[in-house]
Amino acid sequence: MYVRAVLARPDRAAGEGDVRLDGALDFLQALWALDHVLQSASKRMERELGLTGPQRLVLRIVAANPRIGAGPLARTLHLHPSTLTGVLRRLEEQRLLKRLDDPADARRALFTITPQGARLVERKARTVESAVSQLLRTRPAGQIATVRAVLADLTRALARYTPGS
Amino acid sequence: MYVRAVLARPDRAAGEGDVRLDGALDFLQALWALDHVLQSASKRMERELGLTGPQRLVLRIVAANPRIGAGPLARTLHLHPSTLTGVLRRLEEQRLLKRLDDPADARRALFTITPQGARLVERKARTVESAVSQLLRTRPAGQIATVRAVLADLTRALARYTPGS
DNA sequence: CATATATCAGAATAACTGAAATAG
DNA sequence: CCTATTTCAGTTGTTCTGATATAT
Repeated sequence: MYVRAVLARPDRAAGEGDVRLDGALDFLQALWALDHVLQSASKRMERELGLTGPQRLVLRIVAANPRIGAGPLARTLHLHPSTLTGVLRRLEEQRLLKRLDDPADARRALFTITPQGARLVERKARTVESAVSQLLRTRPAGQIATVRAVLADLTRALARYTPGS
Repeated sequence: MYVRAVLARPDRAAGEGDVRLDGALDFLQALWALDHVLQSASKRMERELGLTGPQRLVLRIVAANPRIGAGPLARTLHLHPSTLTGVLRRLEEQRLLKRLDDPADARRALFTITPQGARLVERKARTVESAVSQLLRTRPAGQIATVRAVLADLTRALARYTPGS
């Protein structure tokens, strides 16, 4: 790939102990590229389905966990509670989620999916999900497991540098 | 992981041909989690180094390719030219990049890194890059290559659904 | 005149920080 | 009174679309 060639050109003399740097940079570029297409696909999905990737994921989790609270949801997604507020507000405005009161603790907000939300989440054509699903079928399970594990490691490693954790 | 357990609960009856859906969803959640920590780490880096992840990557590419044009840069990163405009403006405002005129074609804008930019890009402590670099060292090269390949496949697959391509 | 290059205008989500409101 | 939960206010970067200047 072009990017690989670009990044492989040394921008300074090779020093001691940084031989693998080019590999790391190449990997890094691949990560940002994936990040970028994820966000672009999310934006496209928003235009076509009226729902971004993160919003869709929240919807799925709520669908699978009726009456889940905002707190547990934030922790599940490793989001700052104030970030989730906006996401939930947008989903509520679109009548995809419904907010309930927790009878046991009035501070808490509970959420369930609406019929419209459920309908939307059932649609799988041309979603990020469908692309992932297709790809997974082209690779042996062992490889997928490896990728999954490395991704998780990387996420954990970066999470240590991150505010939310 | 908690998320895995959450997503594994079927939210509808298992139908024909979608047995692997839970796996795809789990994988998808891992992808979004990685996306999220990448952005969070990018935001933290912005506070600490005054530079986001994409900005840093642009800086590195310019460092390795003096007098690169905005167009080739955009194509390398698969960004819309108008997206890059903002990134370049911010880097220029911080005096990390310098804009040059192309003597051969006055429409083109060429960029080189400044000494300050070069200095900043040399700093590797607590960057996303350093985390990746460290992780790569803990895994056999074969695994890394597999991950790299799957990531590239996935990026390509999603790019087909994306505006910029 | 048509094409290529790049910027500008406008709009949206996501993400944070820090503060505030409410309830336990 | 202190803590927990959630929202609100304010800010920023990234990203797109569509339009616009400018040069080839």
